[in-house]
Amino acid sequence: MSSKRLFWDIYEKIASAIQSKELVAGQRLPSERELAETFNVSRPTIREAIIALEVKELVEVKTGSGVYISNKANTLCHTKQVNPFELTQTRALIEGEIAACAASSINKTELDQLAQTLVDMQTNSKVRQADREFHQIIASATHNNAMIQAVESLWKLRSEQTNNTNESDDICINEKQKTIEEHKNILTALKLGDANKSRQAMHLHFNRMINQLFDESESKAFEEIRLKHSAKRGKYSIDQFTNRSV
Amino acid sequence: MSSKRLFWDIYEKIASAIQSKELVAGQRLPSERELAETFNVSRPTIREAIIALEVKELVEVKTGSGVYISNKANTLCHTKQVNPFELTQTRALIEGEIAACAASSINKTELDQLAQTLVDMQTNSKVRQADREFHQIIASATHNNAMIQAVESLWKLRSEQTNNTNESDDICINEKQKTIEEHKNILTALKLGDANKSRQAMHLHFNRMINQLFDESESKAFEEIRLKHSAKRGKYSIDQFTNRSV
DNA sequence: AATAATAATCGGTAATACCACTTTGTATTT
DNA sequence: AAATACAAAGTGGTATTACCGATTATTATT
Repeated sequence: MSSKRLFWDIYEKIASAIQSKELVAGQRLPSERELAETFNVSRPTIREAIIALEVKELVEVKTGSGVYISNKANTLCHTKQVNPFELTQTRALIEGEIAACAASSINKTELDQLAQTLVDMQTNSKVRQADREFHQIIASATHNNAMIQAVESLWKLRSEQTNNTNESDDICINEKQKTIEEHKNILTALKLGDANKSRQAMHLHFNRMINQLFDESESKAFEEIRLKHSAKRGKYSIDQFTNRSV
Repeated sequence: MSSKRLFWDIYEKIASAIQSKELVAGQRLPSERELAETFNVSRPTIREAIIALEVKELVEVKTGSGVYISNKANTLCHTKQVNPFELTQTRALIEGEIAACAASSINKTELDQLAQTLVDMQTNSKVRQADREFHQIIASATHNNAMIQAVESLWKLRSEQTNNTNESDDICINEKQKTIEEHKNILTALKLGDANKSRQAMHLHFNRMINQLFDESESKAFEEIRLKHSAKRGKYSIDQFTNRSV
């Protein structure tokens, strides 16, 4: 089945041409009629591809004039790869601060919701979803929409990177008990309204995940990869951010 | 001039219908031919609108069957408003951690680039751009793509919110000297490789901006708005996050 | 009642025509 | 010769029609 629609092919060809700098910002695309002939498709198909490009903000359409490469096309195409270590470290720092912030603004309803996610996780139904909800509820508890968005964008980043979804997802599921215990510690700190303890508990949670990522890599990967990762272990440690004086 | 293309109208009507829960996830849209008749446009126009919806991942198209509301449509539509205070507080916490992280990984090239932005700012050419570059260079200095993305997503969030671009942009420009001085302090701390001082300097930078946002609001707005914001001043303070013990 | 053949419906693509707008080149005017 | 006005060509915007393949619902068959 599948059979992607034709315009996606055209879309990808033009998009990759932009990405590879064959088409520069500000440059005008050939007319729809020319493109139709070039790709051996009809004009409506070309139009659909252009609309897809426009929605993705890679091009700008000017009536009567033509289609032009957007000036932000380069930055948008430039969605760099993010490895699991980078992502986890970033989540640690950001969600650590969010936990500290939430400690003083979380209410009883949200505390109850957090407790519920622990139950959900224990009963083995949708472990992954319960994990995600836990972190999102804490973000919501800051009552700051920008922080909520920040957490969501990191989660989105995770799902966009196909290479790390499996790895880090496995960690949550395989080490369910550890995850639950750490979540419980975070919840306890939040209940106390203690910003520092909340941050610390959150850091411990992610720190364990990072170390586990290394361990899994080491046990699975070849020797050379193991060495490479071991060298990086220091780089991605977050210990230095957890304990600090004024 | 202008005259947005027709399909954007259709797109917005359907998108808002999804947002307002008139259309639920999994539900099937009327056929393209029906929609064309309903909206009094041609089928190609409907198709273009649907493609825009598909690119935005609000719907999924299944050949021979129909167009269905995506299950993640609700979360995607749910781009809440973010006020300047929320955004600035969030940037403070995240970029504070990023500065602390960058302190140990920044190299000479990046330090030079930061110094250059200070010069650019002083010479009055593109103050806003120099400000943005300053913060992005620091993010890059972490050498962590996830952190770079996080900062960029916050900047994107800022430009999406039409209401706060003016306000916070003005602050950067009107108080150029203060901004430059604070940037200089951050740069100094980074040069020393001192994570805590870097974080602290970054927090001071944003803290001043938050207070200034309040002052501007107070001087401009009506009395009732002033009272409302004064009540929030405590909520958005980041003092509690700057100074902390283990 | 279960299954297979069939008809209706849906999206996918193509071809064509006409409109409004922009651009550009030419011709007119100064 | 330069500036302006205008006309023609080109471009995207929209509509119409047609036909195809895939899916779904219906019907006929077993």
